Amino acid sequence: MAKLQAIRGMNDILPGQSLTWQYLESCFHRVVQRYGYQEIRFPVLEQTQLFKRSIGEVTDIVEKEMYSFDDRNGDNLSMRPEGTAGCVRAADQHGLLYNQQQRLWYAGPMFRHERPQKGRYRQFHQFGVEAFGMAGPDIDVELLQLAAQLWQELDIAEFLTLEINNIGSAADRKAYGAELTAFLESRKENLDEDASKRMYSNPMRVLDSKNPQVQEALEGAPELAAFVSQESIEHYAMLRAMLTELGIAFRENARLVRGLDYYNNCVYEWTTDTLGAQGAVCGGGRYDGLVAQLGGKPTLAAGFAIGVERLVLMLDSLEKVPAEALHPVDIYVLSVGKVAPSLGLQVAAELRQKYPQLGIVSHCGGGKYNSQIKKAFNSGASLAVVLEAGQDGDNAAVDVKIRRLGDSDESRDVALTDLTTQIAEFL
RNA sequence: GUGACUGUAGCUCAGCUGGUAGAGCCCCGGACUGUGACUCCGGUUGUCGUGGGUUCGAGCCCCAUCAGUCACCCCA
Repeated sequence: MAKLQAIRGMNDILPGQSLTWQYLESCFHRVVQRYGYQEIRFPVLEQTQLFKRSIGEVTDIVEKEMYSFDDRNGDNLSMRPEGTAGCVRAADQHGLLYNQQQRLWYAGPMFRHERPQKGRYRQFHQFGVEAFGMAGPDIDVELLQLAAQLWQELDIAEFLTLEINNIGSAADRKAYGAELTAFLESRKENLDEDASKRMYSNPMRVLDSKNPQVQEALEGAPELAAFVSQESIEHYAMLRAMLTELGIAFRENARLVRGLDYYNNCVYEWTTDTLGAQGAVCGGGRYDGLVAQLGGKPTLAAGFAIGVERLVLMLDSLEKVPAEALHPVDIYVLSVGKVAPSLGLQVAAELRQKYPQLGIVSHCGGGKYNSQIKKAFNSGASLAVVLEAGQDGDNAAVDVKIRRLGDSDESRDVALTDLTTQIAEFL
């Protein structure tokens, strides 16, 4: 029978990698906790409608990347392609948003049916942070400060660049879109099929066309900047000033347009050139219209999401995971000769009680000294405890040795009763 | 969704113009040593990604399919 394998683009995270993930997760937890953000958890499945109404009907994500299906009741459901929509739905459904401020975070798997490549997978993971009820730009800057802090803790700040842009309010973009549609209608005969369709559904996306003929037709098209409201301009100017005052470097990128429709005013991406084509590690911005769009009371909002796989790739290739985070075993207890069968387990238990923060493995399965000490080395432990006896079941006659592993061959004979205290000198 | 390249042992890979599948590492046992060494001896492992086709004969050629990698696109 043919072996079954994982679905394309969906990865197993094996023991060799999971330590890196844990390191990253603990770092993230530490930082959001220090900023006073609280965790929210929401389902992987939602009604398809939620994503259509938030992300936008004519975005790539909704048009061709969602895992959607009819469940047994005939409801059309989708696996979440991102976190913000579900977060907003959950927070609003439970009354967390009305007349309140919230600082929330989440983490978990997201699903998009794209062609996999480096840093892009069909099941991928995000850390997300969302803030509700604050006008900014102070909260926007706080979010960026939080991200910058995370890069510092991970020691990868020098490899990331913050790019920012102002895409104006929803009203600004609506006015601009109308103008752009009118302009495109005047050049109708020079547009390709794709552009002709989008000029009505989502005219701004025509600007991204790779077709040279379309690009030519865009000559002299109106520019978004001319439509951005004074209020939005001021918000953006303040944001830049605050970033400068806080020493958070950034680069303005007028072509930075996010692929999700709900963003407004300031949007940003942290990018790196260490990952190849998928250089965006973190992306976000304001989305003041989304809550109302989903049926809630108008609520100011901003947030970002981080791609965990991309961060893991960065940490690996830059070798930024501390060695101690990669060694789950500290002490390896082995028994040779005629040691009572339960002694190893008992000694390990005592060590665990005294040093609960350490990882302690008791060798199981027998074997000669050489094979056991070899397993001790291979476990990555820094110390081995060797129990050896010539006499059956006589614990008093057991020789106990603490042996430093790694490059050193330092060792010390100790009494069984002194082991847990003596070993402190080796830690 | 499009394109390019790639699929041979647990891992890394070799395998000539088509002629009965190999190496290293790892792992296990043993000798030696008696604190993972070295050396030596011995041992396990493959439907050559899958399914068709061409051929007397296919790991190698052809088609399809699945998967991986990278890029386009898009994004985290």
